[in-house]
Amino acid sequence: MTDATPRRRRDAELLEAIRESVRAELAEFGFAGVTFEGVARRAQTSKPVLYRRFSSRADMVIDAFIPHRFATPPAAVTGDLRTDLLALLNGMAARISPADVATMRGLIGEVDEAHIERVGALTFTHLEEWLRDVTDAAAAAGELGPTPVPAAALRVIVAVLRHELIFSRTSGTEPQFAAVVDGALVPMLRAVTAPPA
Amino acid sequence: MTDATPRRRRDAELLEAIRESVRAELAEFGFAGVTFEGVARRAQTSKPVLYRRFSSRADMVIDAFIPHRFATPPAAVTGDLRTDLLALLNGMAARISPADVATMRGLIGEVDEAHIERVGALTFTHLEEWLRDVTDAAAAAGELGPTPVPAAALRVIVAVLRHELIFSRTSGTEPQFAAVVDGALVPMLRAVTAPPA
DNA sequence: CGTCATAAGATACGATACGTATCGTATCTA
DNA sequence: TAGATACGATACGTATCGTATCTTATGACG
Repeated sequence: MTDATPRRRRDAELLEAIRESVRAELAEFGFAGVTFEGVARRAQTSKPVLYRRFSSRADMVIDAFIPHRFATPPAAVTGDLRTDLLALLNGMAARISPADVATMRGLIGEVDEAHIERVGALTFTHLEEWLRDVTDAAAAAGELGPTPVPAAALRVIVAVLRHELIFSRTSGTEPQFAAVVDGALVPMLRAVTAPPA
Repeated sequence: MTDATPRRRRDAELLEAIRESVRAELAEFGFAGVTFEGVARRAQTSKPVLYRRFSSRADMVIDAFIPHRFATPPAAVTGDLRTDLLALLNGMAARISPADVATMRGLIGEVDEAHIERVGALTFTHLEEWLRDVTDAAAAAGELGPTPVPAAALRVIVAVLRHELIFSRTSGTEPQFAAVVDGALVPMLRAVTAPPA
């Protein structure tokens, strides 16, 4: 008798063990390599335990990603619009690893339509607020006009970043945000904040 | 002897039969339901025949989508920027079916990194040109300034549309482009075409 | 402290699809 | 008409799915 204690985890403890296993499988095999059987094996539990909690692989992965979100912006706000915008976009692109991008893509492909929005939010939860901080600071510095930036304009920037991450190769060249910042985003922000004629 | 002639298709004829079967399976079962076995069955051929041509399901589906691209813009250009932009975005959103969106999402999740850009191009091949036509017409009508619209600005618009299709529920409410057109895109285009100070 | 509902964990199941190997032969080319 | 090609059929072992069944550790409650 080598092992005497057949410990049995429950609830929160078990759930956390499952999440860690999901992340480990994700790191080792990528999204496509995550399976109920593999996760159960690694977490030293069984498939029914997983199926009681998650209805699909996508469900499981989304859940495991929750503690993986970013709580703080990747760069400090200086008040210089172009600098701050570039730092924010480049910083986000830098802190999201190729593996994370692959996971996002996998989730887009597999999650049920009803939860697609949650996928978008995964690592972008606070981006719109951080953009708001940037534009507020630029306005305070006199770089932008007095009109508040419409939410639609901020969402355009979020879309640009997310789109770039999804549709660009992660290996090879880094994303180049300079062109879009100079050629589109900064002019857009100036235009929408210009005082009414 | 019921059937006397065991006809055997080859090359182009066979390929076209395969493509049609892929589209049929796609329509019937959705992207997730497309399998090598199912396609082979429907096309009355065999798996090895498919594997000789395609290395993955994503490969197969991308190939089958080729003749499915759109060659003409969904609306005529009037010269009124806001109207044309809205018509183009809404028109694209309308002609891309929920099933097509599901296929796009599936492809994003499964295609190998090296071909991710092809996925983006699938139904958006000419969108950037059509946008250029719209801005050219607006410039000709005096609605935009003399500076040519930078490609980066047009790509922002493409990103907005693609992003909206991917991350919004297809069922339920139609995408609302009015807010983004008025609150971001039109001001952006005016700003980038303004004559240099 | 004993009872009991709960759920963990193990196992097994049929079904499905994977990707590959093998083989006979229809079809095209020269 | 000979030879190369590759279609079409079949079968294989493996992997994973999602579910059913059963035992038993665990914690709540009396």
